[in-house]
Amino acid sequence: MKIDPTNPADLSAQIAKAIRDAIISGALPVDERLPSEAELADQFNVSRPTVREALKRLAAQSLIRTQRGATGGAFVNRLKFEDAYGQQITTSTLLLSMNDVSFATACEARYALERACAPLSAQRRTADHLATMRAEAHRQSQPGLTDEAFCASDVAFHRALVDAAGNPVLSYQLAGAVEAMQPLMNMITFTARSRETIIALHTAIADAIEAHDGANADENLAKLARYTQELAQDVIAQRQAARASK
Amino acid sequence: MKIDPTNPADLSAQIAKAIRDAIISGALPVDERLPSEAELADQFNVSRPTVREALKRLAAQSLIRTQRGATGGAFVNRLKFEDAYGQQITTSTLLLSMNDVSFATACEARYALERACAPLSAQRRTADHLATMRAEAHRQSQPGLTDEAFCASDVAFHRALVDAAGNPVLSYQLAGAVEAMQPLMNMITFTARSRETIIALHTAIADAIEAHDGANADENLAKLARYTQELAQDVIAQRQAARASK
DNA sequence: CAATTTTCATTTGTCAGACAATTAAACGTC
DNA sequence: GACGTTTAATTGTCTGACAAATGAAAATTG
Repeated sequence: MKIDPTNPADLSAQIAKAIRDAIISGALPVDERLPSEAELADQFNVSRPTVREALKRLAAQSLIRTQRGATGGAFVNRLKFEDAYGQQITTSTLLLSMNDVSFATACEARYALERACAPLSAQRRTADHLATMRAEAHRQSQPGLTDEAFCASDVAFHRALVDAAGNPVLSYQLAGAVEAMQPLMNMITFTARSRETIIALHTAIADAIEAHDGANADENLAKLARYTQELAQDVIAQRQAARASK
Repeated sequence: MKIDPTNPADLSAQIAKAIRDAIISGALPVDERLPSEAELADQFNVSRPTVREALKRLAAQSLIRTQRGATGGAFVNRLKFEDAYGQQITTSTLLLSMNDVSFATACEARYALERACAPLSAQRRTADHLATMRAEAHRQSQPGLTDEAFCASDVAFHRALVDAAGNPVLSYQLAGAVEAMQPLMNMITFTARSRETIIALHTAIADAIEAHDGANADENLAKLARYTQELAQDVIAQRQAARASK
């Protein structure tokens, strides 16, 4: 692990990169203790605050964890799927909001990925996953449910569908897509009319998954995708009309 | 933006969270300049090093950029897809290597996601994307190509396939899955025999994409997925046999 | 007056040294 | 041997300082 001492700027970034590379390459295995901040400062020939800034960068990516005390220090962290979810959701949310990604594009991506899971989910679903999907579909039909609660339930339904595929890598990838889209989805579920149709499709999907019928599940997901897109178009058209009349 | 002063530990994490939430909520728009480090230190009632550690955490996630000088400071960064790629690849790579994700699981996820793109790619592919796919398929058939170069070309081929869908959200999601799997894929492409079959399937996929035939592309992707899984199983079996004979 | 150079104030990047808080191990004491 | 005490190591934070970069204002020059 070496840094370029000729460039006295961004030292903490260079140090962070050196340690990150060592972790990715496997030179620093999981739960390995890094040298203390003072030792790192000596090794890299920088001050302790600079080392600390580098370590904080790595901590922000959940690559290390720190512990105080006599046997404390910085340890290479086993990156868990749950840790990665949060970052994935944050990043996806900001990507969508900062890059003028259209609802159509985001929606298309989401349903394309979700349909990729459908055959696997139909094949491998457990009673547990199915029960979750049923429970969420039932909750969605409760009158008086707020839009936020409906959307949260919608996310839970689709996550159960994805988790039923029994592939953590797929679950991780889709978590970002589904959760990041929730704010965008909020705007199209505010009428009782659209809720009815969505719930009907959710029920049809759950039926297909229960029957291990991947093709049927895929078909109903496609219908849901189409219906969602249409609703969004209507909402956008209405808003433009309202703006024009002002 | 408030922090909890009663807990004098993890101050930098609290400050980072406060600023991150403000960015995600939109309270701090893109290109907005944050207060100077000294001002932030005053506002949060902490020292400048603590503020700096918080800012470095945000910089590690590409949420802010910093600039020195009179009109410098920390600015809310527009998160670009290309910035997010790197983090996505790092995270995915570590998730796979640190969680004993089997080759089968990773491979299944990758091809499931890629097949989700196939219909869109067949429909929307430009001459450019097709040319890239053809060029990479041709490169793969060159004799004397190293394993690393073959795999790099393989990744380039599949990225072109995904990019042809014309959906940046899909491209972003898949970039992580495809690139993170490259180290795992490396081990199964070292025989001329397997290369031939892979190249034949790549060519078939390119043909299908050229003909706007999504179903055909999907079918050949499925074949490629199956063949890859079989190769991996053989390699693993051979290794176990070699270990047993020692 | 216009153009150029110089100066200067602001801000980040880095450093040195210090103290507080935490934690586990070493040490006594009963 | 069990239980409290001390101690050393380590991170978390603070203070104060200086260097480097950078744009704006001031001074200089044609």
